[in-house]
Amino acid sequence: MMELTVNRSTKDRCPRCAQGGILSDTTTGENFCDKCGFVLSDKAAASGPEWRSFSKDDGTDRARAGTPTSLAMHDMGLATVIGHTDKDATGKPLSASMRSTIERLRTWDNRTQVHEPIDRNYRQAFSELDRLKDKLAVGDAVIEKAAYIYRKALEKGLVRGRSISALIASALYAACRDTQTPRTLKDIGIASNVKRKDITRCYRLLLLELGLKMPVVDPVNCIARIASKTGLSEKTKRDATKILKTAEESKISSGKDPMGLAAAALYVACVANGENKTQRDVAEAAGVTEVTIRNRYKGLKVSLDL
DNA sequence: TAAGATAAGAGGGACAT
DNA sequence: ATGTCAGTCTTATCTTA
Repeated sequence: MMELTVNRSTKDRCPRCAQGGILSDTTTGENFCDKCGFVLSDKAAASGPEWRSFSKDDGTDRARAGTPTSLAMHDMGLATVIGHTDKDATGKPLSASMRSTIERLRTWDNRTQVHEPIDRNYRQAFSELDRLKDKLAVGDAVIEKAAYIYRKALEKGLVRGRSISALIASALYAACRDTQTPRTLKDIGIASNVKRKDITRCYRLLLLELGLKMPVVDPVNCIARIASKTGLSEKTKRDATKILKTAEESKISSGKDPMGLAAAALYVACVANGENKTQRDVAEAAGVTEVTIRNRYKGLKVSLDL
């Protein structure tokens, strides 16, 4: 059963078609338009105050709370920095000699924070991760997970000889798998500009070296994603879910690409409900080919006695 | 124009050597 | 470690309704 919570509290209109309201899908964490299926990035909702609130000109805005600590920051958001106020704890100006001392400390404080190779690596990786987050519209939990995996990988020295972008992309893919967030290798490949082959190689390496255990992705989770991309009705979605359930029971689903399976089920449900979607439409939304849909379709027909 | 069929090719898992 | 095999998916092309 696909839960769909309607997010009526925000009166947001879809930025693309300006007609639909914004719904959020609790299984994938995606926000999308109920009319045209446009998927929004969750950037706006997640952006908090700046993570370092020390401003250059004055030190009076103590009201800022800052963000919680995050693994997806090179120093986990915990860095202590020396402020720029040149005042002591009681607010009195510093003496000239003390000021130059502090100035020198500040310089070194900066250098140790930014210029250590490990930190540089993290910075680069996590800025890449942030980019991917926007492109793929995944939730914060997935990003945290990906960052965690990446840190583990770096500790084990797995980055040597591999590109950071490939590593971070596969860490993100692993995080998606782990959190049951349906994103395909293809999605991540496109977003990260890393070849699918490289991602899979790194991904397997991560599983091997870190001893990760990944749950098999449930095709049911894929349905919501494809359906929202193609703008299908709730009923079709429910029917497709039912079809998948029976297909699983007749064990034709094992070893098959879950996206292809979900796409085929949706296609069957489309035909049954008289929704005018071609195989191509569904295939494109699912990121598989029409041939794959046809093949799964054949298997589905057997299990449903059509 | 959509749907079905067929063939060639790639990549990876299982298994044996 | 390396090679082979069965099975899956993709791409491309042709046919059918």
